[in-house]
Amino acid sequence: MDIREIARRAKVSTATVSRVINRVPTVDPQLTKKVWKVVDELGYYPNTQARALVLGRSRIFGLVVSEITNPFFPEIVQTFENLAVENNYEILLTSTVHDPKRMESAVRRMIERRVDGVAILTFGMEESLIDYLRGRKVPLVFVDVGPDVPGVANIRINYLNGIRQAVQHLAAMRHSRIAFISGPQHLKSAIARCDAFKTAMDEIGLSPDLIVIGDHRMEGGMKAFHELHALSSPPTAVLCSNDMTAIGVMREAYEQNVRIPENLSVVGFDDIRLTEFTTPPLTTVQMSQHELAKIAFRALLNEVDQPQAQQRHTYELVTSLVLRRSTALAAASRSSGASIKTIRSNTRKGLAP
Amino acid sequence: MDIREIARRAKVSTATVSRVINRVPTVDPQLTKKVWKVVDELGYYPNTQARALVLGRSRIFGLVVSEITNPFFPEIVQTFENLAVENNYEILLTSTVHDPKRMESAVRRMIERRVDGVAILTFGMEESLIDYLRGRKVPLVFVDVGPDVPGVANIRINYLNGIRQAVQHLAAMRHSRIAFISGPQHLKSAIARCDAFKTAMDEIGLSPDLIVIGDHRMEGGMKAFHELHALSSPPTAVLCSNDMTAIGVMREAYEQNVRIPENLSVVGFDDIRLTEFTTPPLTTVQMSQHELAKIAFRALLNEVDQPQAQQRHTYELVTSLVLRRSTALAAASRSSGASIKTIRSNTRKGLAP
DNA sequence: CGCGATCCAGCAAACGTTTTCGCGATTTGC
DNA sequence: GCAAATCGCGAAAACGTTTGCTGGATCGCG
Repeated sequence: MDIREIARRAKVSTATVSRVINRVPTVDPQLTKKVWKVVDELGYYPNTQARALVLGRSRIFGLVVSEITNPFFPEIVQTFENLAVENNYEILLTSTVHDPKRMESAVRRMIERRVDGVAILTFGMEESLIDYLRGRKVPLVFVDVGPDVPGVANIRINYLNGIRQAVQHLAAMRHSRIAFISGPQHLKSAIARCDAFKTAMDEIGLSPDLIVIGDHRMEGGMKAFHELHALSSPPTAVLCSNDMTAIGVMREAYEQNVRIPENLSVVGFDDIRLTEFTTPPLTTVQMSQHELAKIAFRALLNEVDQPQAQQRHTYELVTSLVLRRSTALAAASRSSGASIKTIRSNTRKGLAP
Repeated sequence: MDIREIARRAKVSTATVSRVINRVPTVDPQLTKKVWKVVDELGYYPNTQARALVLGRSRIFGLVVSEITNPFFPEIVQTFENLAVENNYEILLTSTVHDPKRMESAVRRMIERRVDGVAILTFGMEESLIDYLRGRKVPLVFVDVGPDVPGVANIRINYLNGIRQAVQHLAAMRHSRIAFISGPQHLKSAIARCDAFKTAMDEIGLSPDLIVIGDHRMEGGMKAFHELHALSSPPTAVLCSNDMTAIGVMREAYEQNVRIPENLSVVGFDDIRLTEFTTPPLTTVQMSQHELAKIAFRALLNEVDQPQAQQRHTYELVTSLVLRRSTALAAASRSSGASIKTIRSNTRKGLAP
């Protein structure tokens, strides 16, 4: 069933049907009504591919993430999809699973499908692919790693803000031996977080020497804390490069009978959903996935709607500390009579079935 | 840049270019080479929409889930996407967020995009929409709720198998007061789980009278356990309709100073990733998301490849218990001298950064 | 009442492919 | 060595839309 069938039955031309469907106002109300009637009767839906072919726009955005099962991403995908629905866009989802080959094929497929834009929300990126994509003139949005050229938007993450808050929060709780568990050194984002930690510590006159390298996974957190705990004078607080690391720390602390937050304060980074379900709930630096997705989508939309406009191509996402229950006054201070104080924030809504 | 441009530069017809690209073997190797050369030089990619238009097949599958942020789904999406990539399909993702309106628009959009098939992996479904979709002759796959007609595949979940294992595991650990926390009563899947529990209890001569209704979210689990704990003779083991509920139970138990597994055994259902990161790791009935996605994809592929074939349209997914560390011998038994025994299973690989 | 302006519906071209069909050239068979 | 069969390429017709252009009808105005 196509537009011609409708035209035939409504006794008008296909041009008129097309105009009716696209709500062109200049068509006779009489005809409009007749056409709609037939359309509804037959349950006709326009063929988007044919439409895209002539329009040159597909109303599809590509969304590339690292790994859907990584707890950082579902919220991003959900928000992105919500916005897509609102704006009558479709979304083509792919994950790279950290495989450059896969990334390449993902990009190729997106181009073949003639997407109107691609949001590359993965951390870590092949330089070659960036160039490649740019040659294609597809609007792009990156986080942290994009080049500064027209048609490419960049979301810069302000890591320092949240990490500074975390460090100062810990310092205020009388912690002076604050450790940092970093992420894989090949990730720009991990390095940026580590740098932010150093800066924040320097700012308040503490030396950032307790740094150990993890892998952004639970195992790395466990191993790292194992090392730290074996030190002659172990840290009283640990700041982690991401939440999974922090969860590893908590797990290992549990095994070692170190109580959180009484004997150890732990702070994560990212604020994934999971952090609300740990015991105790994890204090963490929030890098709002919701905001990130929103910014990315808006950027793409801008790029598509006014491709020529001389707009700003760089956006910023600020991080900030959210307090839950994994931090408290340092043990030394508490033994000198101070009362334990844990600050609790309101929790977000829970997960549905 | 289109196929004609290539044809022009290679001094052949568009037909030949098309044949080369689609690897039709009857074309002269000489020409083939020449065409490929031009294609590579120009970085030409065929326009999938034009292709889909004439082929009548889009090589796109729709995937409808309830909510991407629900921990049950990311693994499904990931597996589905992996299979899509392997088979040269693209996937259009939508979530219904439990809104029938949204579900309807999702379906409409999929049809407009002329998807080759839709996997509806949501729990709970509008009857009206099923009929609607069937009228469209799009291959479909459902879980649990689909009608038994050609072109529609159904994945039936065998809830009883896993739940029976769980009940018998608990009984073997000397638990006799085993409670069940059910899910929302409007979900077919929740009711099926509850029924399975009753059956399994009956089978071993225990009466399934400790049943309280939750909401498949952490809050519901907390509330339900609160009730159960206040009973004059509270249960020593709790089986939950899903993992989030179990996590709620563990959280509330923690608040109430009930130790797991020493004073209370807890079993979940689903086996979402999260269960490995709780303390202690949760024993749960696995309903493999990986398998589910795999079956769904295969079913769709079958339907598309041999639409006329008289194949079976119903598939089965079996559930089974996976032991972790949230269950142990009942307290009464332990006080009579038996040693505490916790069984630990191997854990899956952790989450990447 | 006549003429130009205005309006609106339809014709047909275009979008970028695939594929049928026909045709000339080459190979095969006797 | 010639007819017949085979082979490989190209012309052109689809696929289902949108839209610029055209022309007939209606309208307004003098």
